[in-house]
Amino acid sequence: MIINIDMQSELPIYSQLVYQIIEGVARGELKLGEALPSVRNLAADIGVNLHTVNKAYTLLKQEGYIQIHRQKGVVVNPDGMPPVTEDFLNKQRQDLRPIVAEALCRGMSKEALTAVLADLYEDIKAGVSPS
Amino acid sequence: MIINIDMQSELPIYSQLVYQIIEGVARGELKLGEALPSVRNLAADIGVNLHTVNKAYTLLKQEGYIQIHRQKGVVVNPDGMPPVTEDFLNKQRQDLRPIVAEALCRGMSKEALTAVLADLYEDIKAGVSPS
DNA sequence: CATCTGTTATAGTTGATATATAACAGTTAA
DNA sequence: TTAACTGTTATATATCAACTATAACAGATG
Repeated sequence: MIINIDMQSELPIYSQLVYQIIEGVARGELKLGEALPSVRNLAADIGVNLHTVNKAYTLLKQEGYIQIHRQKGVVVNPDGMPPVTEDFLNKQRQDLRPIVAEALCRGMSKEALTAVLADLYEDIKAGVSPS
Repeated sequence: MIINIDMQSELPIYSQLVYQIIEGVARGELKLGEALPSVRNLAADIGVNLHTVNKAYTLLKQEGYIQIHRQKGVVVNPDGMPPVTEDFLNKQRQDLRPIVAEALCRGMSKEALTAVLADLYEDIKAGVSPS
């Protein structure tokens, strides 16, 4: 899987890693149980420190996306992805809130906004890369 | 309008200010042309430094949400809110992308996700506060 | 035994965030 | 005119997150 880090982004590198790995699973590019590069290899590949990759992996593990075996390395959770919990939905609403407020403020209709979301959903599912 | 700052949040204070003012306009609590508190007054009210408020106001001005007159103070843009531009839609998709990927990853259906968004849209429009 | 895992520890740099204080130019009202 | 208010700018400082560099450890693999 190809990881693409934007060093000029305001998003931390470890966050970009977390999102891209999640998106890799979302579009089926990464399959359940599939091995991920070791912290040192991935760090060398994208030209960052091993701790930065380790932080991303640790976060992904905490949320249940991956498993970390001291011997085998890192794999996408073979037991499946974490479920849609109440906490997840609350966090999701919290993340969506400013985006919705901004759209509402600029006069975007509910239909236009949900259409953008639905398009994005299909795009990611179909493996369309970010523009 | 009531501003509520969470000092424990990972979001910078100035970002919280920006979002809450935008949301105030979105739910009609702040009307076009309405005056906002001076940087010093708002800073004193919420117990932060005047520069923090000034940073929020400067960002809101850059995006066209407010106008700043050296004499009259700060007002919600009386000429209306900024339009839905191509740049805005691109940024919107960029912001939505990780949220959609996470939902997709956890097996949330497109209908469930758009329903959350639609509910949120109506909530904000109706003036429901964040949980 | 050498090499690969993840993990932990320590130390340092950088940049964003936020504060404190002060001053300036312009407007408004007493 | 004077006093009190606007936004604006400047300087200095403190704090914290993000990131890097380096090193070492325990365990598994070949």
